[in-house]
Amino acid sequence: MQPNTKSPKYHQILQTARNLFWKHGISRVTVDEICTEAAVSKMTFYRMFDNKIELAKTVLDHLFEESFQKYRKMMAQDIPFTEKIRQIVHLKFEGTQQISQELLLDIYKNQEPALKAYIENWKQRSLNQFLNDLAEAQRKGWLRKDIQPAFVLYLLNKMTDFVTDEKLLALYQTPQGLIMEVTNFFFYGISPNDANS
Amino acid sequence: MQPNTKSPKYHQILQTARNLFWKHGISRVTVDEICTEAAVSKMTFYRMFDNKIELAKTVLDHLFEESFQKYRKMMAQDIPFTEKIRQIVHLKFEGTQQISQELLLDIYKNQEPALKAYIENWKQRSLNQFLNDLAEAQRKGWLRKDIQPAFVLYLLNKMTDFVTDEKLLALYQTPQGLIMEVTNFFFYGISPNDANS
DNA sequence: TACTATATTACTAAAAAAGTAACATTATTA
DNA sequence: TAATAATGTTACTTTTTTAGTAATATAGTA
Repeated sequence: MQPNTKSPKYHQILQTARNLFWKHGISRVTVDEICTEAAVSKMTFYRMFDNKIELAKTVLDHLFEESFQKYRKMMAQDIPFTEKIRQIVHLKFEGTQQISQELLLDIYKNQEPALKAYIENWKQRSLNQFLNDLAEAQRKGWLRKDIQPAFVLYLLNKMTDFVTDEKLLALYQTPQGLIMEVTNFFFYGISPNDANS
Repeated sequence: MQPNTKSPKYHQILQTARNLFWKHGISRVTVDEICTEAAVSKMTFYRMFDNKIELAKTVLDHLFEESFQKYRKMMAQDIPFTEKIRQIVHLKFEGTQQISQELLLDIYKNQEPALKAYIENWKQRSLNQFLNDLAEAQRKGWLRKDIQPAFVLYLLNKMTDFVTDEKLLALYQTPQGLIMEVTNFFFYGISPNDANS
């Protein structure tokens, strides 16, 4: 099925579905609801998408593609590596990145193995991208040669979790303060350092 | 039906339902889901509540009762009337008050006239309370004698909407700034004033 | 032990959601 | 304008989900 992706109706549906899925996950949202909100008849829907799952895949595609682009663009900037990491942590804090918690939970809770596999696939892809970027950074001398990129990845994931921790946030005046602290720790550990470049 | 409100299960159900309703409204949430999350069997559920709607009423009861108490407590404080208004506006901004947008929307969208009437009822009650408080304040000379309490109420509702307006918020460094501005405007209009007590 | 609260299983009935066919309407464009 | 494509309407059928119940089992407790 390859509908006319230029049709305005097509975009209305995608946009509406995206909003609803974002808020409630996929299973709680009905095709009828999407159609009504998008001001589109059910027949139009079924002419453009096989079913809700296929629609969801398309929506996720867009979501992922977008955040992937964003990431690449960010990494391509001519700014210090530390700053890039700060931005990654910041994205995580904003919750801007990729996909809402609600949506992710729903996909994992409610079976639908197709979607799970789909997500895993994307995860793998962005993970590889990131690992490459890390290796590259290592080559350029931006991080210790004696640390494994995969370990860095693991650490970064943990760190980004810190940043959404309520209790931790409370210790700082602004989220930015915490983000800086985390980023600094990430780079320099807790040792007093002579040169922080 | 008057279940054993002391039973831990009863509270688990209420708590779980409250969270789920808050996030998704009532219609999107199923009894099964509530039971599973609350780690309670369906039979236990139906021994305690007639059905989802009755549960919802109980949840709303608690929600409203709480926010009503909060309001009364706030009004009972020995602080200037201006400060009380500021707090009301602030509550609105925080979204702490009463009931989530999601939940309210759901109740009004999906028929179920029982719930609508129920909400209207509560609205009426808190409205009356507020009108009384206003009349009282007027008697005490805290606001112009020549203004109608009902008009003040109408204004206040409009004002609290301002405070959640994105574009307006952007003009201020902090939400508090906007809240203060709105409150001040509420009390003093735009005229330059000699004494702002 | 007897009582109470709760869980389990396995249903049925009712409601909601998915999905489709046939035909009508509106736009678009050759 | 005639033809074509896109979309809407209605009115279904089928499938899936949810609600709700009955009967029986189990665990804790007075």
